[in-house]
Amino acid sequence: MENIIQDLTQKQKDFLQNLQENYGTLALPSFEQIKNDLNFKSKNSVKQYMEVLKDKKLILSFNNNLYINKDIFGAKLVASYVKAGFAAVMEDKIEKRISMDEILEINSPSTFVFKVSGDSMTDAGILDGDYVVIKKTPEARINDIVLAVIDNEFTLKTYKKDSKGYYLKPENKAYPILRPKFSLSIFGVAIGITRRI
Amino acid sequence: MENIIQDLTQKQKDFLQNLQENYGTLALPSFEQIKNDLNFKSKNSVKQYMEVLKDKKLILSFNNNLYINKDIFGAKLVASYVKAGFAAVMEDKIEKRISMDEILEINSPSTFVFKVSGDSMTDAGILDGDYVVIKKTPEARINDIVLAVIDNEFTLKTYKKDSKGYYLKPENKAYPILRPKFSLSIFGVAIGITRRI
DNA sequence: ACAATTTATGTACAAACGTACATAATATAA
DNA sequence: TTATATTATGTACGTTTGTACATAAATTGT
Repeated sequence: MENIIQDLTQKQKDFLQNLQENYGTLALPSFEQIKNDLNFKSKNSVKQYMEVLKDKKLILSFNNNLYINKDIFGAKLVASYVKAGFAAVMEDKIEKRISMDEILEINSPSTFVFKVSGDSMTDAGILDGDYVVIKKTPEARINDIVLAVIDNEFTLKTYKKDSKGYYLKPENKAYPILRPKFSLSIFGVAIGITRRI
Repeated sequence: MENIIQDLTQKQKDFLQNLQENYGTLALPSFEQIKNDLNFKSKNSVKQYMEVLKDKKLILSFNNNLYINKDIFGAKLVASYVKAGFAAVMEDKIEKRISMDEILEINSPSTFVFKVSGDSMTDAGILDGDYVVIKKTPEARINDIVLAVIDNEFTLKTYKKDSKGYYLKPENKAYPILRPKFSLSIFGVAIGITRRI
């Protein structure tokens, strides 16, 4: 993807960048409007650029609307094996663009997010203030991290079972395990976390 | 937002849901195409629904393209104080829809992501396999978690300084601190992490 | 059962759309 | 300098667009 952009002419690069700055990930407006926004005097100028960019798959069409190929956007996933090398080399090792919203299935109707308070899960790498992504489901497997309702109280813990039955385990030695007095149900299962530092 | 949807008629709700399922967050196609996709026989049916939904701000217009109001999409941030309550109550406590890509500034050109390997940062809640979001900048403050190049080798550590100079500190007691033999530079600063469980 | 409202269909039209074609201006290469 | 390719502008046209208006069918409330 990066290299496809390389062999554009400078004017084509500028054009593409202007599209990005003006319209981002939204659908592109009419050629007439692009003409005005990018200060051309004929919408055919726009058309000619579009032809090139469509050929190179930098502009894609959905539902008769044109979009900038979103692979151009987004954070660049650098190869995980980058443990040695030079900073200059790094940009060559870009694997692909990624979206955290996709990884965490944020746009699924069954996905809920809540903010963690407390340090009962720090040993699982879940800290106070983290966003926890929960997939709503009444079923969980043993050892899943779940958002559970235990005795009418919500809590995020690891789902466990022993001879005495199901219980919830904090991932922090300072906290005791929780056994339900009268009820334990699963709101959903943790499928990911996000932390803003 | 939720309540606005409540006082739609059932047919209007169905219509909106069909739009979501067919077009997601993309720009809506022409009324003619929607007519076909949703099996109407006149595009005026589509127009009449659109009028209502635009009035209620459930459909928005950008660049002469129509979009479903994205607040309808996305994960629902549940109030962080949800520590006690009933599952039924939970859906009422939805604060807003959020995007992890926005929180982590994924679409900024200076944002890089890489996958963590190793357990040298577990005490900071950064585990093997996590995605670390790095904002590329040559400057960092003491105690920032940084992606640094130390003696030509990339590593993710906490940026520290003492009387002997700058050094890198793993957040895991099992690892020793790293002092540069001949060079230490900052590739960028960690601004967030994402973990897929 | 009837009235009122909502939902659905049909037709007609001006404005906006993308495209084709012709041509001029500019930049690049030999 | 001259030839070639790229970039820019202009015009003309058939198609598609959203909208207005009229009307029919279905649903809802009383």
